[in-house]
This record gives sequence, C-alpha cells and structure tokens, in this order.
Amino acid sequence: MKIAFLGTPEFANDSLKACLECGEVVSVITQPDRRRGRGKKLLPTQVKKEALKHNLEVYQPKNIKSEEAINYLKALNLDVMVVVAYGQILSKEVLDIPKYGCINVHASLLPKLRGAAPINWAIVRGYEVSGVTTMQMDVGLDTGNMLDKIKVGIDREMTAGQLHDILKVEGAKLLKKTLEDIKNNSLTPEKQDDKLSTYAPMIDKEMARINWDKSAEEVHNLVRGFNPWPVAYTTFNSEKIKVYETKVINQKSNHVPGSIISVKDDGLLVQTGEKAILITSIQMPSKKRMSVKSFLNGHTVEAGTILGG
RNA sequence: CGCGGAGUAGAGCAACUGGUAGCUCGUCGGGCUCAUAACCCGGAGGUCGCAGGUUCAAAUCCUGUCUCCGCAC
Repeated sequence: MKIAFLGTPEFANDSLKACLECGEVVSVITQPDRRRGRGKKLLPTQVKKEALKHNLEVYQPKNIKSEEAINYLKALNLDVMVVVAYGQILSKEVLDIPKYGCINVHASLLPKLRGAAPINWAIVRGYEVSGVTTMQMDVGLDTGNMLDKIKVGIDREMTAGQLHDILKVEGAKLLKKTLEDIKNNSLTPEKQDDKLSTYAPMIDKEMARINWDKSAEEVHNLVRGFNPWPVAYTTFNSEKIKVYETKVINQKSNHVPGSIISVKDDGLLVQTGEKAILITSIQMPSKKRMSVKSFLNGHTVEAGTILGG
C-alpha cells in the first residue's frame, strides 16, 4: 500500500510511525520550515524531523492546492493519504487523488469538537470523556464519515499536555486499525450527525486570559486546557503572570472575584465567581515557572490584592 | 542579526551612587510544648554564570562568551 503522510506537529509523529508499519510511505508532506522561536531561526517541523530520521522523502509545499503540489501527488500513484494535524485545508481535487481517498486522525470524538484545537477545548469545556476518531475526509472541516473511535477518560486534574500525549498514542493505534481495515476492505463508515457537532476553534492568546467572574471549575478548566500552551494568565500588580496549576477549593466568601482571600503556605487562595481557587504554580515575566511556595520565599503578597483588572 | 529580561547559599529574592555579601523558606543541632508545618536559640552552606579589562579595591563599571526566560511568532 502506497501512503503519503501529511502532518506537522509532534502529535502526528506516532501516526507517521504507524503508517510505516502498515505500508510504504512514499512521501511525507509537512508545512514549510518557518522562522520561529527566539532569534527567529528557521526551524523544521516535528514531523519533518521524524521523517528525516527514517530517511523518508519530505515535501513542503507552501500551498497543497497548488498545481505543482497536485502534480506531485498524482505522480506518486497513491493508495491512500493519511492526514494528521497537517495545518492546511485540502481541496476536493487533492482529496480525490489517492485510490482510497484521504484518512484523517482527529483528536476528539466526532462530531464533537471539530476544528483545530480539539484537545484544548475538550478540557476547557470540562469534558470528562474525549478520544480520537478516524474518518474518511471530505471537503468540509472534519465532517467526513467516521471510520473508528477510541474513547479516553479525562480526570479533573488532567492538562491538555497530558491528554495530548495520550491521544497521540491512541490515535496512532486507531490509525493502524483503520489502515488494516482498508487493506481488508472491511471499513464501516458512519455518517456524522451534524446536529450534535461542536466547534473547537484555533486558540488565540486572548482566550487564555482568566475571567475571575467565572466559577472556580471554569477557571480551573481554562488553566488545565491551556497548559502547556498558551497558558492561562492574569495580571498581578500590573504584571502578567501565567498560571500553571490550580486547585478548586469549596469555600464561600464575600470577597470580590479575583481578589486574594489569603496567602497560604502552598499557594494563593483566590475568590472566583463561585467558590475559591488555590493557585499553586505560576510564572512571572522573565522568570521560570515556579511553585507559589517558592515565589513567596522572595516576595511578599498581601491578602486583598486583586488579580486581573 | 525581531524586541526585551535574567543568571548571587538547596529554593526564591536583596545589596542605591564600587570597599571581600544579606533576607525569607528549607536544612542541621538544641530548647519550649500533651503536641505541631507554631515559637525561641544556635550552626552549616556562596570562588556573586564563565573569561578578560578598568581600579588601591567590583557582585556592583566596560568588553566578550555561555545558559535560561518573557513578548513577538
């Protein structure tokens, strides 16, 4: 089976390895190297790094829908294209190139959380279950017929980073199964119920700002869902601080949402719109992430200080 | 060369205009207490990122270098 793999971030790497086990990967297609990071260095994508490790051919078109890219794909004589967090929308013309079409691994239980950031939103929205789905791609955004799923439970303290690590492994497992089904001609496509669909849009930094009027659970979900990136933040004495870890505390008080109720030994107890929350791990500008306990060794924080604002 | 911040005891921070380093927590020993993460007394622990330079004298000024981080992306 001749496979072309399209993917970009770390999440796709395990799936790429699964493809290597299931067929012949004749090309790995990923986003062009971009100037990123401090110093704006030209850096390869995670998938490109992995592909080069296996001596695979790498193709990085600026636009996958361009004539040049399409000609390239056609010449590969593909059986199937596997798309995992590639980062570009495929046109119908592209989707129709491989004999068995394009298979996508999506990090949610479709039709829930269609879109770019399903892992983060699953947690921000407080889901207790999510998972991965493989589907036969069509021109819509994550609207293709579903082929298989794996469910994964989310506990109340799990971060997006942790869920990501689980789903990338489960996604690869599922992909392997789906590819086997293609070989055996035993696929069982299932239509998505559009009425049940929800959307998981790309994350914008502004979304990570903590709104203290929300409930403690909602704040806690935001903190978990945007960790390790972009990380929930608030302001403290006009400085932007990132909040890495919180704990919901079932306690009522008459304080204004966002105010520090008290300074505990291991964290800052903050009032939210409902209940309180204990911040236990933060990062100040130019500083490394540290526990609030450590932070308090070198700083004095007064109860009553208002966060956010 | 995108902008900027930072590297000082195990951890987090101080030391304004240069004169061999302090604070909080932790740690060790002792005391108090029915008891304690509380309190009291005492101790250990730092060639101030690295390399040069200026100076009678530098953590503190200058140059270079390494590392880390924030923004941007």
